[in-house]
Amino acid sequence: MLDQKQDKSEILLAWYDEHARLMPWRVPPEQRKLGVLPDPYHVWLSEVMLQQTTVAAVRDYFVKFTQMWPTVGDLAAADDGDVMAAWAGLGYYARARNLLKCARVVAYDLGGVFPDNEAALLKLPGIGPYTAAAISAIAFDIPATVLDGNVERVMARQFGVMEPLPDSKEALRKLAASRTPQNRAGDYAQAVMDLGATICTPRSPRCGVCPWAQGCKGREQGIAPQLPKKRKKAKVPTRVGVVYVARRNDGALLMEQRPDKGLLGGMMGWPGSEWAETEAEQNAPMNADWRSLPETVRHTFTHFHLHLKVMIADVPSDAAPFRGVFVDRERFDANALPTVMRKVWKTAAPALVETGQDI
DNA sequence: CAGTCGTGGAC
DNA sequence: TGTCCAAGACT
Repeated sequence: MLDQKQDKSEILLAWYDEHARLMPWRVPPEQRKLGVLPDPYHVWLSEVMLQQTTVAAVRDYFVKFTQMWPTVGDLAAADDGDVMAAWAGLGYYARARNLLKCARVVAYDLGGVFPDNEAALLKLPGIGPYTAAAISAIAFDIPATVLDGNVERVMARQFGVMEPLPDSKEALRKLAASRTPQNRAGDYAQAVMDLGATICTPRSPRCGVCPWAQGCKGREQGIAPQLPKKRKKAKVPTRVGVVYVARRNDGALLMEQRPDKGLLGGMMGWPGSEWAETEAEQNAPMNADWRSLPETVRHTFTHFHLHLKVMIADVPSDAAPFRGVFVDRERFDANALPTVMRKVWKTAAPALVETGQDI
């Protein structure tokens, strides 16, 4: 009789052959079986974009990036500001900075060739345990165990793991490794993640159509939807701040590039106060007749809610700000801003139009 | 190791 | 509306 591991992986691969989802960065299983592998640059780019981010959110960004920068060499040669602007809205901006660092290492130190093994990939900026395994398996068909949120959930249910995350992470990794086959490594990695994304979902898992329903402990015990267990997280505090939108006579807008490290690092934004849990200090970036807007901009980050008071002003053409730079109206692009800064613009722009001169 | 780091969609 | 969550990495 066939051993259990081969049985399980073959069942999942057969399911994947029928249900693989089409994605711009993916080579479908029928082509992979013929020996066609994806461009490692595409695999790397997509996997970095997919970190803590949904497929739906990534798709258009991936297409845009590969059109603007078709090779890792093109990306390495890009201006930092252009890359950050292209990434704007996707979130977790440290990923974009590490993306550029990694592209430059690969292009200038590695001859434009991505490493094919996990250990070498792990040394590159922005590539951690998951992404190293994913690139190794998907781009090169080298057996590697991917452990993302999907795989953790699938394994916790398959084996009935009751220990909560993150304590159970290493146990789940071993269980996942126990099912990783030696052949079709890339298809298997994508298959087990597709299974988690479409069948073994966080809520209301579709056990009735699951190719791995047979022998699933979570299903047998009727506790699949409750797995994996997780330690409770502290509830998020609310912070407050003030942002200042100054428009010059010629339409130029006062903006500021945020420091590389920290929240929204390296992104352009409106100057303003620190964001703290206590009332923010009023430190305007220049002397002007500031008017406060009645609406508060609300935005939620991973670990805090933010309420922003918006101040606006029309300022003369010879105005000298304490900090920030005036960006010409033709060069201003709200889409190059992180979402919270876009929300501020959406609130401030109509008020500026009402009272201002030409815009 | 526990905190930090975005955003939008689903329920 | 609030909560959870998504193909995690870095410090």
